[in-house]
Amino acid sequence: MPTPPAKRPTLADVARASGVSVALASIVMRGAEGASEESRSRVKQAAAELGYRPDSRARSLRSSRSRTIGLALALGEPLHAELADALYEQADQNGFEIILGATGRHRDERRVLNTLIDAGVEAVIGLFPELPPAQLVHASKQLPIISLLRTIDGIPSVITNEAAGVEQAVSHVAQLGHTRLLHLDGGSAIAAQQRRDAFAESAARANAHGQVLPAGPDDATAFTVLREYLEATTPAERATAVLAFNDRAALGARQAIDLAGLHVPEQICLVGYDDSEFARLAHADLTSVRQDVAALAQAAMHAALNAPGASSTHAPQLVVRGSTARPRA
Amino acid sequence: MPTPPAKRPTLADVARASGVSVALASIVMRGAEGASEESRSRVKQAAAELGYRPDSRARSLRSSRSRTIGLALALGEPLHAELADALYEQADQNGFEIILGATGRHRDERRVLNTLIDAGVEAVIGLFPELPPAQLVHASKQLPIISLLRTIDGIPSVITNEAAGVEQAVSHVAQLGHTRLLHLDGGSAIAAQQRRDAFAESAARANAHGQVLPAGPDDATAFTVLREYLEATTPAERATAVLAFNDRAALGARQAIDLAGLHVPEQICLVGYDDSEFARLAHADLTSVRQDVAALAQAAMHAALNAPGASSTHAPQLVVRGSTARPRA
DNA sequence: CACTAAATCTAGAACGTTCTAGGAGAGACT
DNA sequence: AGTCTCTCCTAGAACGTTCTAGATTTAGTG
Repeated sequence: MPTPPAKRPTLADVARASGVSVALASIVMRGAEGASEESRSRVKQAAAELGYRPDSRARSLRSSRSRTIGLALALGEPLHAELADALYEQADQNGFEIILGATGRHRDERRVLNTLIDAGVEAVIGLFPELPPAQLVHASKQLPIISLLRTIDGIPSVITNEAAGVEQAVSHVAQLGHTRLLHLDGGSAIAAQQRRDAFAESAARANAHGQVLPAGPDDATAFTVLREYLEATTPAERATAVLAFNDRAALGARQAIDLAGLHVPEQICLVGYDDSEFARLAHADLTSVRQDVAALAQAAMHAALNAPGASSTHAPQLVVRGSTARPRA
Repeated sequence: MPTPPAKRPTLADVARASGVSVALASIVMRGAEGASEESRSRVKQAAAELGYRPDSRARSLRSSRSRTIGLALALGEPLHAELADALYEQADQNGFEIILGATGRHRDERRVLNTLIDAGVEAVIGLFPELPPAQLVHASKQLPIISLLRTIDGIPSVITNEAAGVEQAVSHVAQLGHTRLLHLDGGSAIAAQQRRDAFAESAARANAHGQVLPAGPDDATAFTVLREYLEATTPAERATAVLAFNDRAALGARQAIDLAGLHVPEQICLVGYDDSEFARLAHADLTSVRQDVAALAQAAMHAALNAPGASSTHAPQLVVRGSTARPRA
């Protein structure tokens, strides 16, 4: 069966059916003041009967109030999914809709940003790992743009206090008695630089020896890098605690550790980052740094809707699980 | 700094700057015929200088050709992410944009569908696990709706041949010599019913004993259910091959197997479904049934754009990895 | 009852595009 | 010259809303 496109009812249809003007029907539909109770109920009933739903294109074209905000994220990132879920909840409370754009292999970030803007959103909340800041600053002259998880000069940014997160992780393992620490970094990923710097500082502060191994945000790179490290070092010189850039990388690291015949956490312990589903998953039971998703979402939505220009930083919280313990005597 | 919204350039601005009418500028911008080469380049240059981008709301309002299609999916599902990526590629080739709507804890599927429709998409491709068919059928009177991975009467559906996938998995382990098979099913998840039925048939056909254990599409349920099974059975009566509903569930199953002190694949072997990133992840090395993402995406896009009403079924492919082997003698 | 204030309603322009219908010029052919 | 057929261009309506400004009704007051 070919699809015969049935025309959807318009505001004019509703007005005609309820015997009022289009303007009044509009007033009723958007809940503005200036209509009597009687016409209100008449119009609403007609709308319900016809199955009328306002056309958000026309609405936003005319009023520049689409009550829609755009969210750019990477699919397949558990943390992004969590944030999106929390943002949906926030949007609900404010009577807003959310439209998503996915960055990924086949869609560069600028394009995603433009698609969202062209679709008529009132603001964009973006998880843009790589988009040049200049582009965001430029776009922010047209509408509010909030950068989530990444600090961008000139753009309100809602981020986690990376230094605090790394510090919690480092001091946790240091207090357990570990003195040789390894950080598998995130390469050029978002926040990788801050975590790298924070790691060096925190290790020094804890009187531990901290080494950074260049890696990346994925499990494959972490696996390869750590395997080489384990092959190239003797047990005596080896680090006894590994801080991965994120949970995914931690799983890759875990694979390398298992392959080398070492036991977690007795011989080497492992800390992830993000406390995503990976951390709780099979085998892993990862100690991980949890970002405050709810607070991040709330702050981002608030910045997008009410307080343009309000950056904020949110404290993470270390979640201790089974992948960290005292070093074996 | 509050954000001073700078007005974005309109087609009228472009027309004025290049000394032609709005209508002609429109012709040039959308690449229609009826403009001389000279004015074409003049308009294009003016547009570039002003940084003009067409307003897709106005465009789609007027022409009902927004060149945008809506995609509804669940965030955090690796398979959905893969499909989205492939669909983006398809959309690119057809000069279409994609906007996403996420179903999830805080956003029911009907709402997502409506948001996409109201945003003016020309068609919707939907991964709707639970939406009542009637709603989709109703919406499909307004615009083409394609159901992906789920058969829905009255709606063109692009799906995987579940029976074939399960058959490949079952006959693989049967040929390895396993005769007691267990299926951790997907509960009420999409395609769960088909896989359940196919499992029973395939097991019978292979002269194997097939038992179905009610579970769900997540790793936690699979873990719990399998742990109880392993505790309640003796090694002699136990199944030696487990087919999980998907890779995520397989990881949960894996956790239960490890906890019971059993070895994969020597003592018990494990097959996943979807061949998602989970299957390749740390520890897992899962044999899994790969859905043909590229073909599914292409068929869905084709159905959405060109051939309303064209359902299709696509063959999956078993990917053999390290989690399956001959039973120990 | 006249006059004003408030409440309720409506006509019509506007948002930024596309599309229809037609006009102006330039050759080409009787 | 006239007529035809092209190609190139443009005016203005239309899409479905919101919004401004004013019209009409109702209620309130002396």
